[in-house]
Amino acid sequence: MSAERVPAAPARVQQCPECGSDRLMRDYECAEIVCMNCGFVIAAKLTDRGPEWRAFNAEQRAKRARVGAPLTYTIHDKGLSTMIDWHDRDVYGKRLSPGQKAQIYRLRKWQRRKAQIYRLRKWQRRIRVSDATERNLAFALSEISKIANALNLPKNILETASVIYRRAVKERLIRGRSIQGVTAAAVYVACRQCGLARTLEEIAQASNINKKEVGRSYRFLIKELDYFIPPLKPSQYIAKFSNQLTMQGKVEEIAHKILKSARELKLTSGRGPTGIAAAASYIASVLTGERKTQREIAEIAQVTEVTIRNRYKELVERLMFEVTI
DNA sequence: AAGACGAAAGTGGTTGA
DNA sequence: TCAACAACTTTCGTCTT
Repeated sequence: MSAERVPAAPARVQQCPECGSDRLMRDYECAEIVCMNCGFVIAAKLTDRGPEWRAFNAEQRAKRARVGAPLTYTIHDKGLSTMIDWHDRDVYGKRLSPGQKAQIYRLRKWQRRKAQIYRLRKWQRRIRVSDATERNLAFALSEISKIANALNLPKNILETASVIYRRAVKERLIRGRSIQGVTAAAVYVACRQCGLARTLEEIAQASNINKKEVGRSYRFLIKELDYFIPPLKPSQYIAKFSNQLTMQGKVEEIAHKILKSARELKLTSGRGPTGIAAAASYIASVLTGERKTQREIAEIAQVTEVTIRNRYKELVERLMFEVTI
């Protein structure tokens, strides 16, 4: 053995040093002892008794799982013992002597006790697992409300996102992914489902997770949960931009008109909806004299001025004369 | 001087072999 | 898995108001 010293967990913690409560819980998933009363983490680095492998999908699980209960060193025979037959006869069918009978009786009694311990352990394990998932769920749901609050999202989005997350948990999709990544993705799915124009970027910012990660989790979620989500229409962005630019209803109305003609002329397909919406908003602002700079709109729409210019050029060339003010 | 314009090169994601 | 591709971004110089 190496001489490396691992800060050992206190051998037998009985009370929480923080609040004195004796309601402690061992969480093998996180390798911690946690006070159920105040949440104080008393000791880290417990030994994990779960399998030493991780499986990320059913195929891997099937490949890695081994048949039978795992070998354990806490039972004298490593769990490989055989139960003794209940007939009072030996292997040749001869009756046993009273001495042998007594010995077997003691053995049976001991085996019953052992079975009892097994059952207890099984229940302990079950309770521990459901506890851990419950705590994870609670954490995830609080993350979802955090994001929703940061973005000022309406309550129905919060509800939808929670339902999506619960589904993901039920389908065992969280394993091997970060809870925060999936919660952010769930919020994004909820927004898209409800037709709310929120970009991945915004969600990523509100949740402190990079856009790539959120996007990956998002694609994973909609694939595994069989969601069909149509791409957001540019018109869904118009209202948002108008609000943020504090433009009047008239401007918004014209922007919608421009979009409608653009759709009819098939100028919208293949283009990013934000770019088109931004360009339409820009044109509308110019037409009404309530001029906004390209830079202002670009910043809000989160596209570059160049993109707005390109879309704007296309739009003006093709449909300028069709829009009646 | 700020804003608009446009060319050119670079980036990240999608698609089809 | 990889190359081709379109959309978009970045950067920068020039023109317009």
